[in-house]
Amino acid sequence: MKILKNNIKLKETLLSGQCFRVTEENDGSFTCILDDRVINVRDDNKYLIVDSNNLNDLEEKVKYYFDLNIDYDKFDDKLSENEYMKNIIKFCKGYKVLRQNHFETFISYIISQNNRVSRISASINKISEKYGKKVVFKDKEYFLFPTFDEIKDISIEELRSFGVGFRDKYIIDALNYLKTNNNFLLDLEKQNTEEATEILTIIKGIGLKVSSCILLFSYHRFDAFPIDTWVIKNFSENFKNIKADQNSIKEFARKEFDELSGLAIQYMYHYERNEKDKA
DNA sequence: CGCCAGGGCTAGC
DNA sequence: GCTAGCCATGGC
Repeated sequence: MKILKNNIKLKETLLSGQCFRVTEENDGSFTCILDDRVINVRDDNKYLIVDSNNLNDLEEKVKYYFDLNIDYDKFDDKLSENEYMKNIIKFCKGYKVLRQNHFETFISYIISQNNRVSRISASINKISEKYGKKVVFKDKEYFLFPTFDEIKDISIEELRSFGVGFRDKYIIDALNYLKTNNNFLLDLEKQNTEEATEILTIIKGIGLKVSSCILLFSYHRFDAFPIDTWVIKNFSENFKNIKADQNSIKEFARKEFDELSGLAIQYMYHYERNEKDKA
């Protein structure tokens, strides 16, 4: 299936550390495990060429996941009012914020703390292989990320065997929270970012960074932004008049980029991690 | 071997 | 309110 790609840079977006269940194939295409299916997607000039084990609403699904229904140009224009952003936005054109499954993102980013992408993916894959639904696509087996009901009674020992380390107890705490607050993840959609952050951080193992990632990469909150070592480094180099700590950066971003502060910080992260490495 | 990974919790000031 | 030390694990 051909889908107008609306400017997306597929590879940059998929390999930016937003999602953990993507493989780059030898032919340059990508295989991604979305919440309810497996897709293979390839960048072809003006189009994305997409195939899947499940063709129902595929176009709609893909456009939603890759955020192709939204015009980023108007965001970029607004952010370009800031001199620094203006300079990096050329590099960031085509970077999209994915719309990932709530539950999967929630658990995945708990695992992400003080961890690295390859290990995060390995743990998520093991959990999925054991508890998720099997899907066959192009003669290969894949496993969807389990639903809450499929892993709600997982033991701490088994989690540990999947390599999540000290985060095992955090996942248990998160699952317990969901048991007593069934609609919690759905309700977050109705809350503003500040309220949602307050609730998410009740859960042990979820702090500001992890909650921001959940809200940005699954709830599409452009006013939620993860501040990590890369962003702090970028700030200390490029905004020397701003103190490079969580609170100061947050305050500055709010004031300067308002409701787009999350996208701005994400661009910064993307630029800092990728463009600079090439030099 | 020691270091670090898109952090967060806890204890001790 | 702030910060140092700690937390599992494995790749380098």
